[in-house]
Order: sequence, then structure tokens, then C-alpha cells
Amino acid sequence: MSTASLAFSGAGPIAAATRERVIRAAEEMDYAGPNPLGRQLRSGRSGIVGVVVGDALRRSFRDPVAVQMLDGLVRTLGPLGLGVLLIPGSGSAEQRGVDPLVETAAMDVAAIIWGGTVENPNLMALRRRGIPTVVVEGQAVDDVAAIGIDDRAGTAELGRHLLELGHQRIATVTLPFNEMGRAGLVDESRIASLSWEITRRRIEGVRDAGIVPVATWEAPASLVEHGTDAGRALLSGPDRPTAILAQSDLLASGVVLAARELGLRVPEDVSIAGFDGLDLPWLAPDQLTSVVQPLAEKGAAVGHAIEALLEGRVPPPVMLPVSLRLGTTTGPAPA
Amino acid sequence: MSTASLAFSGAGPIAAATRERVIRAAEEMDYAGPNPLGRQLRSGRSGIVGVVVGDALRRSFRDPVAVQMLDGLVRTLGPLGLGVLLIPGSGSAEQRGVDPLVETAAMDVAAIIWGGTVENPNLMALRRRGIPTVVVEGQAVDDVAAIGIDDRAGTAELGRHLLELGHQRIATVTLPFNEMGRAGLVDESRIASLSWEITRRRIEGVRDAGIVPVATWEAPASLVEHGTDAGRALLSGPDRPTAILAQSDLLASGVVLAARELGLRVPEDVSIAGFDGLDLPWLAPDQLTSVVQPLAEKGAAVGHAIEALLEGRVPPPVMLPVSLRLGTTTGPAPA
DNA sequence: GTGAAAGCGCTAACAA
DNA sequence: TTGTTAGCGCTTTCAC
Repeated sequence: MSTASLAFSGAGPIAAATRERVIRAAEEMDYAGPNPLGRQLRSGRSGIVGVVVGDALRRSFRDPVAVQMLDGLVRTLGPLGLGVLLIPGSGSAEQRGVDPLVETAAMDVAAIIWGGTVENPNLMALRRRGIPTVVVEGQAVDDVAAIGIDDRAGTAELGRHLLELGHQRIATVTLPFNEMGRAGLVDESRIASLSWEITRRRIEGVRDAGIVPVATWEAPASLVEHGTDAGRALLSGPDRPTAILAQSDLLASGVVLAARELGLRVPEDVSIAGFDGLDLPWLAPDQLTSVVQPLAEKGAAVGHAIEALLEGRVPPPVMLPVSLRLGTTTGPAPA
Repeated sequence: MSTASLAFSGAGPIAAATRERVIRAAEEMDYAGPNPLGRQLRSGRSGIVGVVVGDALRRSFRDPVAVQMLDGLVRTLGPLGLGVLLIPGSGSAEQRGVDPLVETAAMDVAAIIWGGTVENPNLMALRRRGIPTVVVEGQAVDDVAAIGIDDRAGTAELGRHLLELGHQRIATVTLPFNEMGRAGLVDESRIASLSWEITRRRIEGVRDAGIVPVATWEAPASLVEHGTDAGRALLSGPDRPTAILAQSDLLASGVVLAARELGLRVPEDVSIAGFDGLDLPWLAPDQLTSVVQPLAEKGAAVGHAIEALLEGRVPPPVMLPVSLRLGTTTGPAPA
């Protein structure tokens, strides 16, 4: 029995002839190789990484940010012999609780994309099960690994760029404030209730630059159409801002479309900037001014954190640097 | 021991008091619930569906077609207690062989998105392992379940629409011909070597309508930028076609962008049509004329086929109907 | 309604 | 170098 095991695994001392014989016999009885279930129970490892993606897949994967990061993650995990189990996030708050997979699926370690808040029910469930977890864009707490980017400094740099161009009336379009993002202008009380870390940090970055936005619009998701809604609202009022800083490129590109639709020239009449550094071919000939984040590296960093967790270490939090990319959508403030 | 099992599973006869006692004891020794690995070995089921996505995730998931279908699939699988294990496709042909996950990962059943050809190495590996498989947009063979849409009839209907509008010079932009898609005009010999089913069927649909394309351009992937390349090439020559029929909406939208870039009016100067029925907000105010395929239903159909396979049945091939959607990008042929 | 025992398929340790 | 054995954690008989 052990001989057969060795024949397949290749590891361990075995005569070439014996292996040959075993393989042949296996073929005869059409035995398709070792059953992973047995190995998994024996070794106590499933070789599976549970990845909690934001609510509906359809929504998450419409965002190239999530997709590119996941791509980087899978590339890193592949060589480690680990597979990715897709776990839908807790859905909208109406649908209480977490996906059953979080509670019962076999996984050696988990990753939560779009960490959101500390009270993330997925995170709580995973900790209860004792599954080591890495959170992306969340908050670092004790035994949870955290990977993120320097949202705050990046946004501040972008803000300063706008100030240097002479802009004084600057509006912002933000990512959702919590699981139940809304569309519309936000007031101080809503800002106080903000629970998504990433949104908070980017708002703080704007403040760090010394900007007091003339308006802050919350988008219910990082999608082009929500950016268009925001742009229409912000750009059609009487005291039009001369610049709009959006917290994502998808939102920013929606704002660009709204500006074009309203007959405004970008950047002559209004400057528009985003965040993420995506390559948006359909925005051509424009290229967004944006804060570039290293998405593939972020995915790889998550992979490395996972590797560490599997070895029993809790890796220190990682904060990846970002960089400002000047595009064609920002220019001097109109006189 | 069995009592404990019953306490957690809930099934079977057990006194409420006993269950309570077991749960409490478990908590005390922080036992986090039954280990899925044990259950899986015992039951012989992993509860996992391996989903082979086209080559790099980054590429596959940039295509809303794949994403929306996957969303429909996950929604159907969730209630069945099944999870999706992401398996990268065999990559480009350079990278020989299949992903190790295909060979070794635990899964009860597999789905191959973008089936491609019968000689798909992933399919062959899965069959060797005896893992029941469903192929999307592939070819139905013996024990493999197949889900598809009526590509051919849908394309033919779209072709007839263009003919009715009076178009005589019609060019087509196709999906890749095989794993190593190229960019450029294709001749008869390349068409003869075509191995991707979906591309072939849509080409046949054009012929069914009675159209002999004045040019056929192969795109290396279904992406906006490849459509733009195709559009630039096809629309800047001397004998400009009056209509371009693209095999996907992403390609078609790229062609629209190229036309705009060249100063051509759509649809006055050139009509452009796609396939898939996507909602492309950034193309506004235009809406593509397209063949709408039911993506969520397609995903659900894959889910149901998986359910059948798990029950030991091989479900009959499914071909979902498509419908023509008239948008703003097609109009009468210029005089 | 509860407890005892067998066995799913594998591999690591040991004995031959 | 090869064969034997135990046990991973669970659930499903079966006996009580």
C-alpha cells in the first residue's frame, strides 16, 4: 500500500521497475490516481484558499481592480499548489449572515478582498473557525494579516496636484460608506457614520492636502454609471466645481462622460482625477489623471501573506506605495 | 461520538438537552465544529465544483460575458451547498499542459467555460480522472454535458437585419480562431484551420444570412482595444464597408470608437453590430445593435447540468435562445 | 435516545 | 527496497 503511494507521489525510495508495475496495474483497474480527499484528511490540509469577494460576483468582477488583484493572487498561489475557492461576500445587509461556505467549506486559509470594517461578519466567522485570514484594504488587528496601499498619501498627493493647478472649488466622489452604499450628497453626519476603511482613508487624504470639498457625493459602488450620475449632479448645478476628485477610476471615467454629455471640455472647463491607475481604452483619446496602485503586486502580496500564515507566522501588515500619474484630464483651473 | 455528530448536524434523533450539553462542551474545548475534511472523505464528496476559466483570469474576467455567466452559476450552486474552485485555463499554448489543479484538486464535478475544442487538454484530463464535466460553448460529446446558445441562428438574424437595411459591403470582426488568436485579416486557409466552435458557428451564421463578407478580421481576444484595432484597419481603407458585424459587443464597441476617431458617423456612415447584449454605459448615448444572450440563465443552466451530473445523470445538451436587440448603431446603408 | 465500532483512502512510521 | 499497520475526523450502521 505504501509502495503504491510512493509510485504515484514520486517521493521516497522505489525501484523504477516496481513503480512501472504499479502504474500499469492501476491503469488496468482504471484507478485514476490518489484520491485527494484521503490525502487531505491525512495531511490535515485541503490546499484551498477561500477568497471572500465583495457581495455579488457580478458586481465585484465588473471592477477591474478586484479582477487584476485576484489575477495576481492566483498567479502566486498556483506554484504553491493552492487553489482559490470563490466565496460570495455577505451580500447586501438585507441578506443577513455569511455565505454557508464561510462556515463549512474546507480551507487552510482565507482572504477577504475589500475588508471593509472590523466587524465584518465573514472575518468573525473565519476567526471563530480558527482559519487564518488575510484582509485586503481593511484594518490590521492582532492575528489577522493585512495588505493595503497608501490610500491616504496617494490621495493627498493627487489633491495637492489639483491645488497646484489653481483649483479652489473641488468636489469629491467617494466609494461606498458601508455595505449599503447610497447615491447622493453626504453631510457631516453621514461622514461620521462611515465604516469602510478604504473610503475613510481616501477622504482623509483629501483633507491632508488641505482641501475642503465644496461637495462630497457618495457612489453606491465603483461603477461607471454611478460616476456618470455623480458627474451630472455635481456639474449641472449653479456653482460648478472646477475639479472633481473621484475615489476610483471607474467613477472618474463616469464623471468624464457626464462632463462630455453636458458639453463641458475636459480639462479646460473641469479637471477630473481618479484613483487606481486603470487602463481604460474606451476613454480614448483621454487618459485619466490618477493614483496608480500596483494591483498585481497587491495580489502577490496577499499570496505571500497566505504563504506565511500557512507556515504559522502572522506576517506584518503590508502597505504598498502608490504613484501619481498625470493624464490628460486635469489642467489649470479656468480663469 | 455519533451523538456529537448528531448534535452538530441537527439530523437524527437527539434530545435537546443532550445537544445543548454537547455544544457547550465543544465550546469549552474550543472545538469549532466538524472538520469538513473528515466529512468529505467519509461521504466521498468535496462539495466543490472546479471551474476552468479561459487562460489568465485577468483576461477572462475582463469580459463581462464570462463574469455574468459565472455569477449566474455561483448563484445556482450556492443553495446546493457547492463551492466554486477557480482553475486557470491551460494558458497560452506556449505553456504546455494543464493547471495542476485539474490533475489533483478535489472536485465532484467540473465546468469548462469557453469549451473551445474537443481536444481541450483540460477536458481530456478531467475525463481521465473520471470527473463528470459540463462544457460551455463547446461541442457535445458522449458523456460530457454541453450548454450553449444559438450562436448561428442569432448571427444569421443579425446578418439579415443588415441586409434589410440595404448593406452590401459588410465586414466581420471575429473572436479568436484558437488558443493562439491573432490580430488581422484572415484568408480562406486560416478559416479552414479554425478550431474554436463558437467562432466557427458565428461565422457560419453570417453565411446562413447570405452574406459574403468583404473582409474578415480576427481579433486575438474579445476586448475593446482589439475591436478598435480592427475598426481602424477596416474603416480606413479605400473600399470602406458600410456595415461591420462583430462577434462580440466588446469588439463592436471598439469598432464604434474607431469609427468616431476617424470622424465617421454611426450609423449614418457605417453601421456596427455586436453580439452578447451587454450593457455598456460608457458607449452612451449609443446603444449597440446586438444579439442578446441570456447570460445569467446560461450560468444557471450550467448549475443545473452540474446538479444532474452529481445525481449520476448526463443531462441532454442545452441550447438557449437568443434575441435581436435593435440599438442606435445600425441604420440604412448610405446611398 | 445514546454509545460503540467500522471504515472512507491516504501516507508516515515501522518491520521485514 | 518492499510490505504492514495505524490513524487522520467524520458518519453510518448496529446494539443497547
